[in-house]
Amino acid sequence: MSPAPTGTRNDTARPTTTRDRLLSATAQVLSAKGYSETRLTDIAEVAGLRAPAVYHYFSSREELVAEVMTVGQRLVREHVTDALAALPAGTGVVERIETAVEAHLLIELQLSEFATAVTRNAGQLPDDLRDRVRDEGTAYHALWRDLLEQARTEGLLRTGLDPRAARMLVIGALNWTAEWWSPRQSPLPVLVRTAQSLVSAGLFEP
Amino acid sequence: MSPAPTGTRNDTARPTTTRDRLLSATAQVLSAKGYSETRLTDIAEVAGLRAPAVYHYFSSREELVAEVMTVGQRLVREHVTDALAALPAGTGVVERIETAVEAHLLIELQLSEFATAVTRNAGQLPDDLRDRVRDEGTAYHALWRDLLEQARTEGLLRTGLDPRAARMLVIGALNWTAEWWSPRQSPLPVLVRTAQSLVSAGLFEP
DNA sequence: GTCTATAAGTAGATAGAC
DNA sequence: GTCTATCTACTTATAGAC
Repeated sequence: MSPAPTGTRNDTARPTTTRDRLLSATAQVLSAKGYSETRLTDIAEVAGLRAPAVYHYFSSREELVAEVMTVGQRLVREHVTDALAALPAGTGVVERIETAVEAHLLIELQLSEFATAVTRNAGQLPDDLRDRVRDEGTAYHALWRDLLEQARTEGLLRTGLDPRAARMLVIGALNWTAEWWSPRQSPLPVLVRTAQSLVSAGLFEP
Repeated sequence: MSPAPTGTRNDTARPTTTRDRLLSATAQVLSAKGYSETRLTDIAEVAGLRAPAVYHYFSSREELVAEVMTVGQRLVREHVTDALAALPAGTGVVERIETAVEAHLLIELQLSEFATAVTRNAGQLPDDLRDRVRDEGTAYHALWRDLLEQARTEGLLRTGLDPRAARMLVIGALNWTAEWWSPRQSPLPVLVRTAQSLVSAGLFEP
């Protein structure tokens, strides 16, 4: 497994090794064109190589895509986890969820092409690849499940919400932003505030 | 353009013509495997034919996929429009939006494989195909924009929400259900009620 | 209308030179 | 480590029989 990308969007900007450059190039092409249109030739070209050179670093196209997806999912989870950890001890669950919403949107839309690649392509992978990426995704969902469970325990969750459905609807709203958001139509802070407001009011008792 | 599919999931159940059977088969394969893994051979097999027979009805794979996507997007819009039209005159905007939420989820998850195909694959299409499907999608978003604009005009919309971002987050939450929902994990009515509750509380003043 | 046979094109992967 | 050249497999699409 490679060292984590730098964490500025541009994980593609100043890659050190050729291997990392290939991973970044793959994330970039996956984000822009989707799994079906992602050719090894395109990846190699973005990385400044010819296709056969890829095989010096990865045993197959599948290995390359799998690593990008795993890294991307891990980046999302780590970024959200770190943001929560940075909150003062005793921060309430409402603010914690708003922090998670912001962190998810930032990593997905601004900080990492790897994260975008995961969101846009996880559902399109062939079964074997999807299986290989699943564990990281499960861990991320567990993070949200814990947040909602905490809210429920404290009696803050609105009644009539199925916890699992509510969690998936919220994550879905956030993930779908990768399909439509562009900085030219609405600034990211506007989106973040709207998402925080929508999620808070939707989940919590007034 | 073919006659609309029957509107029970399955549009694939009792198709009359071979052409309709091909469209249904395409919707089914697209929903299950995604655009990248949808082969003409798979489609033909589901329809009970060999691949070359497809060319008797469609000039290319692209034509076939394009028609499925257009039909699917139209079905979603018509189903939601019809559900709204069936409400008594003077029904308030809150209930109208809850009706739209339910109609969207029903057509997408239960009534039409065509609708699922659109939601899961619209973002993965090559550019030329995406352009051809765009108009129907725009019309559907206009429907939601009008609903939210009506809420805003009546002073029901919570402050701090960007209308466009809020609309896309809501539609995104609904669309993403196609990626995760299965009837075995939570019954559809549970999902519908949770989504209605989340959206209503998220959008409207208490 | 649907088939078998096959052409034409493209993508992933390998061989071997440098 | 990266290249050119090539192989193999697969997919769309066409030709022509029935």
